[in-house]
Amino acid sequence: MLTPQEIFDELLRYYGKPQWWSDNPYQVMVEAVLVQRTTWSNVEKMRTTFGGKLRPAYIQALSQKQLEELIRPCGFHRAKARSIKALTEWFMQYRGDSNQVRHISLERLRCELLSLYGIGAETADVILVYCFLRPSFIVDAYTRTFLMRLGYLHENDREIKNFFEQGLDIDAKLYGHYHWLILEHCIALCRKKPLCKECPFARYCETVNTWKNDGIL
DNA sequence: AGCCAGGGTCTAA
DNA sequence: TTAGACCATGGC
Repeated sequence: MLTPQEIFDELLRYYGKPQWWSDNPYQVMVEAVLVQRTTWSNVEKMRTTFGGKLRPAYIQALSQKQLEELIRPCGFHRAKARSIKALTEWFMQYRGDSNQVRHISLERLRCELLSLYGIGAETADVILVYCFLRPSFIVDAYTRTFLMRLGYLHENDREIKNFFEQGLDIDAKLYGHYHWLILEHCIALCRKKPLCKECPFARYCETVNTWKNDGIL
């Protein structure tokens, strides 16, 4: 079995330097909500919808209904509008200044995010990593699929999170890049052609193939 | 046509 | 505490 660091090195060797979500923390916060259970292409439409206006003050000036209509193409618009509103109010407690937020401890920051409507573990970790450079490994559907294909068995997301955090340097940049590489890999190969010969993990998928034939997956 | 997409909340047992 | 219904829209 490969260690988390070895897996990362393979991904990095194969895909090259990963992208970063965005350097605009508030944009990441909003997009992290919009992308919930939705395709990225729907979220991208919002970049033209909002243009360069996506700032806390602009969102605060919109009514809930107005915001709902703007984000409708992303689905679950009522819940997401409420969530974006809550997130914006929270961020403005720190004057919309990510430098102020960085003074809060990781544990407390994560709790504050989780207390907001519509912010669960994954979205909280995305915000921690990409907005505030805090090392909290992101576990999403791709991460679960990816590990399963490699033959790792975990009971729940907490175990997966521990698996990565205990096998890597405590480094938010690393976590963010890792998450992005898994995403890139799953979109390119992991879901469609897990056993294709170019896949850097092809030989580790043989076990999974057996399970598939046995109807376990 | 019908299924799925990078989740989260609420409720019932 | 956990499983399952529910939330909404777009793309294939």
